[in-house]
Amino acid sequence: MPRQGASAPIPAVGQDGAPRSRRGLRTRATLIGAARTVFERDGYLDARITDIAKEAGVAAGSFYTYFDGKEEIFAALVETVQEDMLHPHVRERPEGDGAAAQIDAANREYLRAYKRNVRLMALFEQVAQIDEEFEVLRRKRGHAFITRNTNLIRRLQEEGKADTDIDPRVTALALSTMVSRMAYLVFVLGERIPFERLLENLNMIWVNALRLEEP
Amino acid sequence: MPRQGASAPIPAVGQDGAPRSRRGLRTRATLIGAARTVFERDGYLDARITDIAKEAGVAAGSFYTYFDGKEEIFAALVETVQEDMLHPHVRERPEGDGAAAQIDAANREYLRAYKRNVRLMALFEQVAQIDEEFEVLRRKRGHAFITRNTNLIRRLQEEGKADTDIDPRVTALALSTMVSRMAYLVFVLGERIPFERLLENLNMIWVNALRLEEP
Amino acid sequence: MPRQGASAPIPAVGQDGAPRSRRGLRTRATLIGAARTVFERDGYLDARITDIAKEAGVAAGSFYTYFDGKEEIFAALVETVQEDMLHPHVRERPEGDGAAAQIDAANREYLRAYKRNVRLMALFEQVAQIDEEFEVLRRKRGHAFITRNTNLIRRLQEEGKADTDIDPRVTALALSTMVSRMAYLVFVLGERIPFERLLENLNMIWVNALRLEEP
Amino acid sequence: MPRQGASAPIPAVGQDGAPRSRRGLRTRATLIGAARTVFERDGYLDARITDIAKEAGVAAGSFYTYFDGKEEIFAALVETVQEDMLHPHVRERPEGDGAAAQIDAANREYLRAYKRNVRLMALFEQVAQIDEEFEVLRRKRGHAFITRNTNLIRRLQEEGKADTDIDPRVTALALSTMVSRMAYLVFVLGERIPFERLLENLNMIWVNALRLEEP
DNA sequence: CATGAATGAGAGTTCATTCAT
DNA sequence: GATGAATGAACTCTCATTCAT
Repeated sequence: MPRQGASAPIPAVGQDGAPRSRRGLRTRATLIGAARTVFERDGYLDARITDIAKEAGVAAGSFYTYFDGKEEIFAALVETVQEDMLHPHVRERPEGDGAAAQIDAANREYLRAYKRNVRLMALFEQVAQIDEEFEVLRRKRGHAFITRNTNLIRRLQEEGKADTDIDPRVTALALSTMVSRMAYLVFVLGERIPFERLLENLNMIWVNALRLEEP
Repeated sequence: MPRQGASAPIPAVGQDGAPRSRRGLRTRATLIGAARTVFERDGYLDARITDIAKEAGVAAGSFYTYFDGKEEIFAALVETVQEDMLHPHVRERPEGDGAAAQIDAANREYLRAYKRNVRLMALFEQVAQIDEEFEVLRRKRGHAFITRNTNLIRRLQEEGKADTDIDPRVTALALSTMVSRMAYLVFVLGERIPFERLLENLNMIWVNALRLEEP
Repeated sequence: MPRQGASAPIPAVGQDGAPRSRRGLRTRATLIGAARTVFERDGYLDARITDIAKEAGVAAGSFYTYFDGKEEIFAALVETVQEDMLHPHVRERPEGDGAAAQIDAANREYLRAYKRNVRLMALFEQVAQIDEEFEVLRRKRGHAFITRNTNLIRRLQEEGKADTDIDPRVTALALSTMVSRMAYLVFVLGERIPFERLLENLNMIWVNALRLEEP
Repeated sequence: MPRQGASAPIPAVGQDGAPRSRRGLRTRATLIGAARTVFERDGYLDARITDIAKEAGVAAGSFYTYFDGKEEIFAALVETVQEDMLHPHVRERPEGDGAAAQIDAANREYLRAYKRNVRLMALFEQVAQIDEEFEVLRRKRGHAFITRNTNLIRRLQEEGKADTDIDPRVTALALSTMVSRMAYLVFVLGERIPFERLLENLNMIWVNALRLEEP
């Protein structure tokens, strides 16, 4: 579903709505796939529209039938992958389990998802740094995660399991930021820490930071 | 033999070493200053050599008397600022004080220094993301900091003040990363957390994470 | 992996192969024609890409749709002219005629072709001197000619018409070189020798050098 | 002895006359030596004034105290080497010997001198091709040689030793050109012909071309 | 819808030459 | 005379974007 009611003054054809024909739909999808390949390979900055078109096997001009430029196709790419990245597969959150188990589950899923999509995550980090618009997007996405964690802390405090001296929002932000940045360090930049060791340490920091009562 | 293939890349004047005259020294410094202004104003990507030269009040060509391009002058800029950033002014670290006080001092200094140089720090983050060479540089600089913190944790463990179950290196890395990234979030991206609140929360996470014995 | 080092040199469109459309074909040809005009007028060194494009009536950038630079378009120019220069119109070589007649025919054709394309030949000489790549090319082309002459001499020796003390290869090379260089002296540098006198003298040197039996 | 009464409108200081001081004389000579090194190494086109100055160990600006530019210093360089190149060491020409011996002596000396100064000769060829002024110079120098050979042929004809059907001037020019160009092919371009074989063949062509009576 | 040639503004660089010190 | 920093005119080349076919 393309974005609607965007702010662009005179939306290009491709922005206007979905392509009408089946062929158009296919071309658009092909372009997004090609964009992912090229972006992951060359980085956002070095990726040329020309190359994306070439990778997709269409003429350079055809690109503009569907997108207005690099930003637009990148946004479209983000959209197609968001599902997997935004909602990590934490469906079966062990509600009944202890707090530590919940934290482990959340961190484990986050790290796994990150690792599964390293190239993409690296790309997102890069683009967020380069294009303000995507920085905003990234933070919005992140805040869903933060809010969830803030609420988790609040609940634990209410249940008397976590230290009530703690500021739930700031702490949730700091600890989440820590996890996310460590994922970047390890999976993208190659800091040599084995997955399980990393996870254990992050979990322990969370548990200790919240001063969870040991059972 | 008539002519040779392209002759060996002849190192530009600016590569060889420092300028020979006082005037040259001054111009070089002026250029670095101008570069800082332009970089901070336009960002690394949009900064044009031309603008740096103009800002410095020299001819475009003069830039190349001292630097080979954007990367080079940026590297030079980093070097001139390193002093302030690399050695935070924590010389008078209260050795005798408790661990919590030491942590507070370190974090406070880090955050202060970061805040003092926000624009520059934002710039560094950006360039590290764009140019691999600077990512490497950044990590090298960072590791000095990490090592110091790793040793701090080890010492506290030996003194029986910190939990010995903790992995000093990974924990130091995670906690330091957290502080540094929070500084970025708050000072660069504008996440609204007052300085003291931020500091307190980070300190508390450190203290708790290490399970420091409360006196 | 975030970004990669400078991506592999992506072959320019013009390198890949011929233009895909008829229009492109025409433009490419126009550019080569313009290049010839400009090269012949300004010499290889002073010819600017800009001028070639202007002469062709296309935008400067369009040049790069077809060629990577001066060298490339010059190579293309050489190719289009080779036909005329490489195979002098001596098809109807009088096989049955005497050796002297054959030599005369060959030299006459060579000199004629040279004269017909003086400007171009001058250009080739110049470029061969400037760009090693073309020197190699020139020699390759020349060797076809030399080989033919070497074989001619061998045949004459076998038929008992030419002195067998003669080294066919070196002699063919020396005499061919002489003809070619004299053409340069006379037609390009303007050494004042009438065509027929030049031809007669060169012929006589060939005939004498091979000690051809006079019938 | 610098050139006098040249046509330059406002001769630079260095062109005006010889440097006054001993130091100036030395610097000038050093520059010419450096120019030779750089020209031979990089070719005329790629040689930069800057590099010549650097090679000479003087400041870039000092170059202009003595020369007006590349052409000027090249001219000066030519002048300093002319002696060796212009008058090959054919002093002891065997006057009494037979014509064949004289030809051998002349060719041998020419080839030897050429080989001794390959780099320089290659340079001269290149510059003659690039700069019209030097082409003129080269031809002037060459004509001395041609004239001598023309006279040699005339003498032999008068003595009844050489064929009188031959045009002395054109033949002398053609044969001399042949020798000179073969030297270029073999010594500069690396055509693989051993010195003695080359010489013998050239001699034989001369002898046959003139139809010298065998003794 | 697709094609791909054409456009053209603009950045980076080089280096011969000048000139204040 | 010597120095070497400063100058600035040229030129090359790139690539997003348009548009006629």
